[in-house]
Amino acid sequence: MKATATYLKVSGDQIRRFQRCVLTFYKQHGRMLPWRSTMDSYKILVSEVMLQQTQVSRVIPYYIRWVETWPTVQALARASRPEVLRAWLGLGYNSRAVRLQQASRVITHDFGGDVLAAMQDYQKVPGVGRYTAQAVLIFATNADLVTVDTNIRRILLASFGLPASTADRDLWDLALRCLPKGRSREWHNALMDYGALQVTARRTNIPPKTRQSKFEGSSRQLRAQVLRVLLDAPRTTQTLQQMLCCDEEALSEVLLRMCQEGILTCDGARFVVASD
DNA sequence: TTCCCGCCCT
DNA sequence: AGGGCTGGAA
Repeated sequence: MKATATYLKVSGDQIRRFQRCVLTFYKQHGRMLPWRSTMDSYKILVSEVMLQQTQVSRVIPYYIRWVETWPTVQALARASRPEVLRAWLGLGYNSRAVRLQQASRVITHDFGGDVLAAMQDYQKVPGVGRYTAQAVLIFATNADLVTVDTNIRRILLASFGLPASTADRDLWDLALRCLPKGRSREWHNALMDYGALQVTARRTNIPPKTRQSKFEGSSRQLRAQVLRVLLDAPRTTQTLQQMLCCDEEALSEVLLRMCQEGILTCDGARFVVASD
């Protein structure tokens, strides 16, 4: 017998009311999104990685282009890293692109191309955490599983009047109690729309667990500029500094970190986008 | 200013 | 457990 988590005072009646509310909203306001019309687990994985910390509206054109360019996990595994980074340019968090491609290679070579098997063993897959693995399994197979992202967390806290300090374990348990069995795909799509369009962070005043630092003048801004320049041609540190008019020390740190993340390599004196 | 369907490394 | 990571929109 497993240890049970702290019991949350949520009744069966409250849960049924909540389900009706979410599903009714979905019937009236549900969005038709490109990755919702496929059961291809590879394409769903692409969408989930793109959607990590990135708005739906920005992901849509990138997703469509991506699955046209690389329609299968094997095709992505054969792509070059500069190609992949170019296709990702502007979407943000560029190391996600590197990890998604590494993931495609792990899935192709270690899991025989079986995305779902890889999701069940997600710790071996770069860029895929618990949230993403569960989401892919849910949307591809409609299995009776749950997943809790910042969106679903906010919905549960707001709908049941729970404190922001509620433990993850309790939220996942509650999410499972709320799941209408046999309708996991529809349910999770409904939750996403309910959270994005109705129970927003701004309206509920429930902040996400992790906040981000300012972008303007940050090293993130510098990283983006560096990547754009180096996708065009290899450059030395000195040239980069002149082109970008940036602080030399900040540039050095950014270059080092981008090399560690596998985005760049140092080709003697010049930095290049890593070839693989 | 704050948030957006998190994950990785230290 | 805590900070870093993209860029745009509200």
